[in-house]
Amino acid sequence: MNSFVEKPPYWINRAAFLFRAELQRAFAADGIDITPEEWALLMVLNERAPATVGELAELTLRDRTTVTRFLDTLSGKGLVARTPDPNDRRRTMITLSGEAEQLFPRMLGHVEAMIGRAGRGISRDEMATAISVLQRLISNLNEKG
Amino acid sequence: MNSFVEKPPYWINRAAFLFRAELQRAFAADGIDITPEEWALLMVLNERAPATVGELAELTLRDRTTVTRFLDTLSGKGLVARTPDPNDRRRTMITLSGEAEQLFPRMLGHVEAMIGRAGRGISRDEMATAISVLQRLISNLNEKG
DNA sequence: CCAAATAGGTGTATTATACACATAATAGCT
DNA sequence: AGCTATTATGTGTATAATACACCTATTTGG
Repeated sequence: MNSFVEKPPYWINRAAFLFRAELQRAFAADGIDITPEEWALLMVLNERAPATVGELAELTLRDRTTVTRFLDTLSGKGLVARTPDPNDRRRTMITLSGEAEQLFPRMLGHVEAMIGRAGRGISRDEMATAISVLQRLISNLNEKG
Repeated sequence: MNSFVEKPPYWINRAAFLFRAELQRAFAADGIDITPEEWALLMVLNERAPATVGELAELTLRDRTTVTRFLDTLSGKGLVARTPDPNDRRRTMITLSGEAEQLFPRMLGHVEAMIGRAGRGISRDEMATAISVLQRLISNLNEKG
């Protein structure tokens, strides 16, 4: 009980780090020039596009300017498009390019394979409990005070 | 089942990010000039010191040179000491300074508070299951192949 | 005794990140 | 209508984490 390595943040961190490293490795091995963080943004876009920069920032928990920088590189790679919103010209609608949509199944394949490999020997129930615990940790941390 | 936000890496990442941010905030608010990654290294040292750079690298999953850089800054902050091993002068034994040991309870207090806050409404059993799942994910990811 | 292995460190580069500030556009009050 | 406050995005700049390629010192094993 005294040891830090018995506490949740330690294991959460470690798992996050390994998932990230594994994804990086898999993408690189397949010649996919996309970082795990870029992937996370593409994922969100895949489910929410068209979205504004601010929305993406909120969804990914990053600063708006951080998202702007990612969009710069992703746009440089031809994976996202910025279209000014005609109804509110301050806003920029972000969408996935056709190229990105084509690349998607390939990336998702690596991710699914990784999850499958990681999940060996873990029952559906256990996994469900783990995810539910993570969700509650997150929501507790997000509460003010 | 199609949505990425139903999959473990998403929640693990998010939880890791929030824990990190929360720790950072708590330390900063208390005038503790230590980053979450530095904290992770100090934690490992607290349980394993004296340790070599290579051992620390293995324990934290980082490259040896990355650990070297952390040791540079931590040593600059007066928190760790490097002592050459007299039995093998290639090796450097890393230890926590008295200052670090003094600082420890204060840091741990913040961490414990954070964990307590995050864990509200989560039973002992659920948490144990979650940690066990994380451990198995980690060990599966670490296996070759 | 020397070649191979091991431990650590430097040089350099990349990526993720955000704060302070700048600019443009809309919204809202009088 | 006209001006101020707010909102959306982007730039300048700085910092932290990270690792690869390479270097040096030391030990080890035939």
